[in-house]
Amino acid sequence: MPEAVKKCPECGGASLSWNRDRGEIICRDCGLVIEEKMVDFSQEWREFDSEEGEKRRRSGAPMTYTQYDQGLGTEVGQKADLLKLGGKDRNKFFRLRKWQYRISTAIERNLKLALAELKRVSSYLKLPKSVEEESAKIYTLAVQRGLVRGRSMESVVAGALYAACRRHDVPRTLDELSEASGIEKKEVGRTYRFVTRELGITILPSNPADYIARFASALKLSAETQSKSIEILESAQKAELTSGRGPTGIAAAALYVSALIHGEKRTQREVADVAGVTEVTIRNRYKELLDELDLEDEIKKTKKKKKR
DNA sequence: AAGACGAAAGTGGTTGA
DNA sequence: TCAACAACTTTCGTCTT
Repeated sequence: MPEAVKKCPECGGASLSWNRDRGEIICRDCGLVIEEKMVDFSQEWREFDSEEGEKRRRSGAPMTYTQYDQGLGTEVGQKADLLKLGGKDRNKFFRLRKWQYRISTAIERNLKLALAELKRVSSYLKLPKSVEEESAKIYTLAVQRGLVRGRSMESVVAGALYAACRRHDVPRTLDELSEASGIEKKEVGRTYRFVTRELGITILPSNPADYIARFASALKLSAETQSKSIEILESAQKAELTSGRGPTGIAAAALYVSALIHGEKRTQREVADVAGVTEVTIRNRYKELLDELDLEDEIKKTKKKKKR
């Protein structure tokens, strides 16, 4: 990642992720795209009048899944156009409008509603645009396969968003999604599993390290503490402490320990709250970490330092 | 008094017969 | 479809700072 950018100018968050393929730097906290290095938006021609511009323009509106018709649909006629038309054309106008109406099937109407909801939840969680796109795509597929039937639209939206988050390594916890969407946590998880299974979407188990940045900034911990906790996570992974455990619990415990080591103590309660797990879970993971890795010495060191 | 710790019982999901 | 099972939670009592 280029050195120049360290913090998000929008929200001050320090967790920036650099997407090489797109040449973008994105803030994981608020989704702000900070730099788009490789993309050149300038036009390479000048327009002298609108007609000339029309001819030279090679691309249409961007295609996007966050519009119910992928942004490619056409609207037949506005009211304002009516005034310009004479009798024959007027009939034609109504005929076309009728068709347009019929074409918008139940699926499209559903999508229109659902995507509005999706955008709402996504912006509430400050998710990057790329995740929003992905989840819209997932939802669209789900509707086409009739997976929404028998489930509430909102819960499928939440499930799709959760899946998209996971695929883009910007994990949000089920709790956060549940809070943002107003759907019960259980339900979000259930539709998430259902949708991904039915659509054959493979999701890698989420990496605890992905949560560190967000938790750390929520707890106002230093960058050193953050990188230390990632080190701890790595050695924990080698000691096979991570498999089968909830990634949030592990991330929380690693963060808790490294905060102790750096003398930035947070209570188990505080860490537990931001990570969405209980103190007990943190304690269990914490104990395992101490058993396997010899971190006790490091903690003692900082304790002595403090007394001086 | 607050935080840390640990035991015990309960919950929801996965797995394998 | 059901029971066994692991991970995690809730609750509560005790110890430590």
